[in-house]
This record gives sequence, C-alpha cells and structure tokens, in this order.
Amino acid sequence: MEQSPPKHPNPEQLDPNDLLIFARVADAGSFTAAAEQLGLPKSSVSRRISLLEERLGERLMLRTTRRLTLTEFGEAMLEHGRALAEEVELARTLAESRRAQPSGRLRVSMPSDFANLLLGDLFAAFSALHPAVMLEIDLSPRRVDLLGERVDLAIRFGDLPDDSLLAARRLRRFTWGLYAAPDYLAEHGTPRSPEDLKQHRCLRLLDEGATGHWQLSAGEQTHHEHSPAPIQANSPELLLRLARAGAGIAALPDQFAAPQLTRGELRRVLPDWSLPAQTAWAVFPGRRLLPAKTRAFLEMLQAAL
Amino acid sequence: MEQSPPKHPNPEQLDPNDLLIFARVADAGSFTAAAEQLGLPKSSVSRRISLLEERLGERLMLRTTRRLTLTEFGEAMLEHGRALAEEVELARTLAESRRAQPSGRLRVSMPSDFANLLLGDLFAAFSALHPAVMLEIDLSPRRVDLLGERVDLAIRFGDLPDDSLLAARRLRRFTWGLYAAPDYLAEHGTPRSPEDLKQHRCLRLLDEGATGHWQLSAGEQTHHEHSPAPIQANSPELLLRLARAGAGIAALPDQFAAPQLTRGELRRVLPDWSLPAQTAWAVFPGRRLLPAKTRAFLEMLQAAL
DNA sequence: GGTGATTGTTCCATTGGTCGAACAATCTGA
DNA sequence: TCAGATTGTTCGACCAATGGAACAATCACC
Repeated sequence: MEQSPPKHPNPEQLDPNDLLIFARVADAGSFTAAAEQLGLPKSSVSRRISLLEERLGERLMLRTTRRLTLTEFGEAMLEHGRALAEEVELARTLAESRRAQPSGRLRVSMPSDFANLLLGDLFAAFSALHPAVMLEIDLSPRRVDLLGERVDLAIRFGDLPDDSLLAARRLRRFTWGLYAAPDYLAEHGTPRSPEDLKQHRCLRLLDEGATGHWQLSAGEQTHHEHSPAPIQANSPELLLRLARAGAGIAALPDQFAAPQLTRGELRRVLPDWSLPAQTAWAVFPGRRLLPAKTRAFLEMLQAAL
Repeated sequence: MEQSPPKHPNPEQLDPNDLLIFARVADAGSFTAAAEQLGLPKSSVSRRISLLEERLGERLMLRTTRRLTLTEFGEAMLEHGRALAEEVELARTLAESRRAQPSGRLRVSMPSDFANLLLGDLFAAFSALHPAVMLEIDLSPRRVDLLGERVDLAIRFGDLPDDSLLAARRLRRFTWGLYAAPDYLAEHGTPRSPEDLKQHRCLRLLDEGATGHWQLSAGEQTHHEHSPAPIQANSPELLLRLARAGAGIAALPDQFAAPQLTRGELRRVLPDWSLPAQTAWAVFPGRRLLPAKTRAFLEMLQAAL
C-alpha cells in the first residue's frame, strides 16, 4: 500500500507533548523560562521544538538569542497547543478529584439476608459520608458476573472460585449455631445431645453447596444429623423468622441471631455444638488500583463487622 | 517547598500520548488491534496503559484476555482522550494543509520602483494562483526589520549585511546603462565618448550607498564622471520618467528601460559603456523550513526575472 | 471435552532520547 | 567601548523506554 516514502521530511506522527512544550515556550516567551517551568533542561526544550518544526514542515518561531517572535504559523499552532494543555489539565483534575474524594456510581451485590440483618445502617451512613457516590445495591441471590455487570464489590460466603481477575478480602468469620424459640422448646423439650435432634423439627438451609445435613462438632466430637427437615428455605432470614415463630430448630449464623438472643426471642440449642464456620469475603474486580469509592466502602464494611 | 514526596504513587505529569493510546484501545476494543493501528508493539501498549493507570491512581479498564470492559472512570477519561485526539488531529491537519497549499498572510517588502516596473502582473497572478494567501505589499524605501515587523520576504540590492538569522537567494543581476529621449538627443547631440557627458544634463540616482558619480566601464577601460547633476532623485522610476520627458541622460537598469527602448521613447547612450552591475536578492528570515507561501512566491519571483 | 488460535502480560537486550556542560551570539551596564 | 550576564544551540556519555519473543490465560470450534 505504501509504495513510496513521503517526499517531504515527514508528517509522521507528531507528539502532543511537543505541542505542550511549544505552548509553554510561547507563553513564557523564552526557552529557558519554559524549561524551568517544565522541569526540563533547556537543551531538551530546544531539541523538541526543532524536531516539532521538522515534523510540521514549517517554523513556529524565529529565535534570536534575545527575543522570540512567533511565526504566523506559530500563532495558529499555539491555539491548538493551548487547547491541548487545557484538555490534559482537565483529565489530570478528574483523576485527582477522584483520588481525593470518592465519586461516581458504586454497585454492590450481596445476599439480601446479609444486607438486611447486618448492614441496615451502613448504607445510609456511607451515603451520607460520601454524597458524590451514587450507591446501587443489588440483592439478587445469584452470583453476578462482576466484570460483565460492572459490579464494583460483592459479598460472598465460603468457597471462592479463585478467579485471577478478582481480588478478595476476608471480612469476618461467621460461626453457626442452632436456635429455637423458648415457646417451641417448652412444648417439644430442649435437646441435650445431637441424637435428640431426631425428635425435633429441623429448619434447614437450602443452598447451592448445601450438603443436605447438619455437620455438628464440639471439640473433637462430630455428629452428622441427616434427619429429614419439614421446612427448607434458601434464606437464613426466613429460617430465623420461622424459628422465632416456633416452627422448629434452625441453624443460623450467631451474628444473625444475636439480636433475638438478647431480646429472649430465641435460645441457643446445644450450645456446645456448632456447625462449620464460614468466611465472608468481599470480592472485587482488579487486584490493584482500586477506585476510591470501592476502597472507602470496603473500609467501612470491615469496620462494621 | 516540596517537603514530602507524594504519598500515593504519583500524580506526576501524565503523558498525553498515553491518553491517546488509551482512547485508541478503548475505541478499538482490543490491545492488539489498537497496537496495529498505532504501529506499536502490543507490549508497549500494555505497558503504557498500565503506567497511565498508575499515574492516574485508578484502573481505566478491566481486562480479561478476551474482553475489555471500561471502568466508570475509564468512560469519563475516554471523553478527554477523544477530545485530545481530535485536537491533535486538528493541529496535524493545519500543518498538512499549510504544506500542501500556501495560506495565511504573506508580507513582502521591496523598493517601489522594482514593484511598479517589473512585477506589475506578478502580484495579481500570485494572488489568483493562491487564493488562500492574503498578500501584503510594503513599498517603503527603508530597509525594514524582517523579524521585527513579521515580513516574510524582502527584495534588496547590492551588498547584504550577512545576518546569520536571514537567508538570501540571488534573484538576478541588473546591468545599468545610460538612457535619454530621442528629442533630448536631437536637441543636445548624442555623446560619443564619456568625456562628452560633461556637456549634458545628468540625472543621478540619490541612494543610500550613492557614490555621487558615475563609474562607467567598457571592457578594460574605466571612466569616472563627476560632473554635477542638475536633478537628483532616489527613485529610478522618477529618473526614467524624467529622461523620457527629455530632461537629460539617466543611468537606469537595462531591464527598467527595456519597454521604453522598444517603443522608441528612450535610446541607449554610449552603448559600449555601462555602470557596475547590481545583484537583486530575495531576503527572508530563517534558513530552513520556509513557509509554503514564501516558497511559492519566491519561485514565481525567480521565474519572472 | 480437548485442542488450536488468540488474547494481554512479562521479560530482557538494545537503542533512542535525555541530561549536563561547553559553545556562540547577543544584550546590558558601567 | 568593553566586559559580564544571559540567551538558544550543539555535543557526547549515559540511562530509561522500547520492541520482539516467550508466557499464561481464555475462548471457539470441532
């Protein structure tokens, strides 16, 4: 396609940097002054301008050692140089303001139980602290595609498919215990050992990786409770409500049940026994250079848990 | 003043080139495609983008090996990148159009006689050929300061003060002869030798470097004619008119008198004798990278003489 | 499900641009 | 008129940015 090299020196590709340097020289009125402002040796400035003129094919300024006079061409080019400098400055400002104060849209995704039971106030607090951030909360239970749906941060439990493109930070470890309402226990009796659970109505979590049974452990001892459950649901929150209503014994994260425990609406059953702990992770795309908004939210999240 | 190095990586100075590369990548939707369009190895593109993100302090795009997704920040920055690319393109176009077709303001300075007697049509022809050029003609007799007054081209005679900032090109050699009207010669007689000039009315040029006499030469012979002149003027054109009106014998450039010679309004006096030839120079600021407009005018000038 | 093609990233030898000093030209002040 | 100060340019040693190949990861197609 390119059968002949250009006859004249070269239109080539002109370096926007050179235009910026030229604008600085023209505005400063001197190579030396411009070099100081730019933090460059004057030799570089001189070479750059000469090269730029070569590229453009016409002189930009006539230089005596004492005075600079812009060519008519130089005047026209100066306008572009200045516009360019302004545009770069705008970009720089954008980056800086972002770094200083979180801003933009922040999409977070997490299980609805998690949000409802633990982060009630956090969203409001975050929004008040960072008014420039538009907060979008997605409580859909499915594991959203972080990259595809532009989600900035998601909270996930248990196993992490170690995606090389995702980074994760551990939020906290959730311990699980068995809970029931005092009325239920008064009616059906309080279990003394795991074997007693067979006599009870078990409310079981229906989850993706659900094993279909309870794996209880106390110290070295382990017990697998396989008795069929009359009610199964995929929402810890619903199980919590059912247990509180006296529907049976539910396995719940201790943190979820804490308020009801305090108010006496629930009691810990078989307090020496617990289910395998799960770790809650904050997952976000990109290992480094996290946006300020994400960083801020993450910090608040860790402080809250 | 700068007591502490910036805590975060570095706002430093961001390279506009990187923004251009980023815009190209974002628009192309792939590093490889962008690299091809830019004529760069993809490794450079990758490194450049990474560095830019480092500088900006936030990621611009999330890259799986198969798909690129712009960050919200990236979207915002892309606008600036595009604006920048457009501005650079504008500058490039300006330079190219200038190189292709002369344009802008062209100031030329020359003696009025020269313009009136020799370049009558040239100005009109040039203007017609290059409509984008605004022609400014300065006929002031003084030697204008080319750089100070933004004059693109001047025509000067004889000695050139070799200014290192000015370049000159020889236009043509002007030979001088003595001329008088037939009527005058009929009345006062035709000189046969230089000595006869003493009996005649000599019309002498009043110039800066004027010697106050005529230095005539024919082959090896030389004659200095010091006889006082009844009329002196600093305009060859006026001397020409005076000679034509029968006021006396004038020394004129042969080229100036050619039309009147043809029409029989003037006759060459002492045709074997002539005055020292002068060279006409075109002088212009800047040795290299002449504007296209100047180059075009210069070529037309040389063709006309 | 496996294999080949294609993506973006990393590595390191090489080169092109940079830095600082010396230089020539010019203006300023005594 | 002359010397000192300041301008932009030139020159050479050096360093950093570049370019090509190898790499790991992913998708598409059979």
